[in-house]
Amino acid sequence: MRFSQAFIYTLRENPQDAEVISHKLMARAGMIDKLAAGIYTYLPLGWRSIEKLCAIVREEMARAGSVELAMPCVQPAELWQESGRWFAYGKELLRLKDRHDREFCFGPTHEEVITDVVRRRVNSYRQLPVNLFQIQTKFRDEIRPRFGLMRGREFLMKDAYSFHGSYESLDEAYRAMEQAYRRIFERCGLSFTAVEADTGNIGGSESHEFMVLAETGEDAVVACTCGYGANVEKAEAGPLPRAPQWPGHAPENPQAVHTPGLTSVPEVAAFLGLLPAHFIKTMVVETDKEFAVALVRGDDELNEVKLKNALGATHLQLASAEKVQKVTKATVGFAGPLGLSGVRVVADPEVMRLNLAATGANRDDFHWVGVVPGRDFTPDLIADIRLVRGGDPCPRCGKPLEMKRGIEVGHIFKLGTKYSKPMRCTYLDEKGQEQPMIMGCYGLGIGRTVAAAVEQNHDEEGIIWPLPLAPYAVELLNVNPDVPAVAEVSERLYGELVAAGVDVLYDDRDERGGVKFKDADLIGFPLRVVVGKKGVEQGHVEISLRRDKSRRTVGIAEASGRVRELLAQGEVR
RNA sequence: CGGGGCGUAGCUCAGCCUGGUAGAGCACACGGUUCGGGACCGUGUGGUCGGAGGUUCAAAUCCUCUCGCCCCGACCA
Repeated sequence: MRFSQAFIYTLRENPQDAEVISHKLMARAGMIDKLAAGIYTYLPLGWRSIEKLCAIVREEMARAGSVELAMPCVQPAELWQESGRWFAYGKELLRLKDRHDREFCFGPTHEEVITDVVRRRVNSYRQLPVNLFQIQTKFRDEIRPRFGLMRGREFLMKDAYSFHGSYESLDEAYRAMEQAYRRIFERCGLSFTAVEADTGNIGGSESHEFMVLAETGEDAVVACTCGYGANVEKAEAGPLPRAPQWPGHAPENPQAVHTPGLTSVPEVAAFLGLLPAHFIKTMVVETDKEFAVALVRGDDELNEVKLKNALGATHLQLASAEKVQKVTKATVGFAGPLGLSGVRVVADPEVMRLNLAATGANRDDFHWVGVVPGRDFTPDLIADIRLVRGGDPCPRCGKPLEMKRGIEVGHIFKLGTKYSKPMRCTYLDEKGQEQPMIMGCYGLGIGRTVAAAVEQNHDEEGIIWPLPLAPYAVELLNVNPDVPAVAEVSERLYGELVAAGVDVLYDDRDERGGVKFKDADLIGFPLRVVVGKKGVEQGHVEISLRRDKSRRTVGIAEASGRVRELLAQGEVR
């Protein structure tokens, strides 16, 4: 392809709305163009990288035994009502009506459709397992899209779904998908980690996320040298040290103390000469079905996802000040578990391990001290609802956990019968018994993976594409288009490279050398062939690598062969 | 949805506080000089200042409403 024909428009400055590096660079390199919040055009250059990733994904999915199909974007409401998600999915589901006032949605994911496809064809254990995938545009009406392709509302996703007659069969497919994902991200040259994850509103019993490690990642993960890794939402800690001894002599019974205007644990702790770890932090939350009260130790933070799961809720948020007042009869900051009625109280195990504690008195400007969990109050539920911190002991080996940030590029789930049961996707087993199929689903963010690759591979000049994702592997750069000899060598070399099947972009523009070099660095072609006046006079051209900036001079006649060698030898990454 | 901020030329921004002729750089067109790391000089094209209403002799500027976008939180591939 010739640059002059390729519809490439680079930007000299960062677009005003770009925040993260991948967004800035992809916009400047002329790869993406924003149409509306979270909705992007993939310009020709960006689309080439997307397509390269798609090709890798297709190869690896095929290797893992998955078969490609394409499902509709627009889906009838009935299917979603059958699965129960029409109501559960909430506002992220973009709902539409057709001219007959029939309800549809733009698919944010395709469990319902694929389940419908399979249930209408598969009736026997003999037809199982089935594994299907597609690469397709999804729409999720995210509350806050941001960071370019990292969190769009409209985005490309590879989604695969598997159907099984046994959990052993599901395990097998799950492992095959995990391997496929590992191969995909390895082939893209990404540094990633697979961690245990919460299943969110997709549902199911077990799931893993694939995280590309990056400072700008939106997710926090914990990792241990022993191999344990988990999203913080899911992460557990091993046995924790107990709270330090209660200072001074212990009160026999809870005593109310006056704590005027002190509403935060650190403030009250300092005022009473106690440590935050001696406190029971009490938070009122509101779920889709009830108000509830969560208790964690004063130096811990609440993990809302764990609490949501413990309560069996689909949505959860901290209650507003007025609602806190209603539940506790006190202003925010003085809530405690003693004497509460009409709400479920969930306590973290660390709270129950406190010998003595201090906590809010549900009365303005008062706290209790000398509270004994289990004696002075009894929670309705004891569950791990604590947010793991860096340095906590690993639940497997006890070594300190490390906290990292990552970009979630893939997520695989064991769904079990979450969709097959309500949607009656069943088969007859060997004994002629009707059974719901056991399902798995496997998502991979295409655009997000490409953006993650940019996050991990760039410098001050621009993108440094890993070879497999580069829009073009090679740029042929004609420094002096107005010098006939240089133009002639460039054209000839371009012809040779094209004939040899090299993925090359030829910068034939009538621009100064500097402009071309800047653009080449910004876009980040892994390999560059520079044809200039001096070189041509001496019978050679220059080949350089974007990643390490190394240059080598080769004879004009050998250039095309040398390029092919470099690409084939894996010297370019 | 809560909190903060921004909408002025294709892009990045100044002007707004203190109302009175709409600006710069880049890009684009033409001419000239330049030509291996985003050249220089000259000339030129391009704007209903996001939209609606109001105040005023006069509004990009002040007020009200509205739409869009960005950042921080809840959601997620």
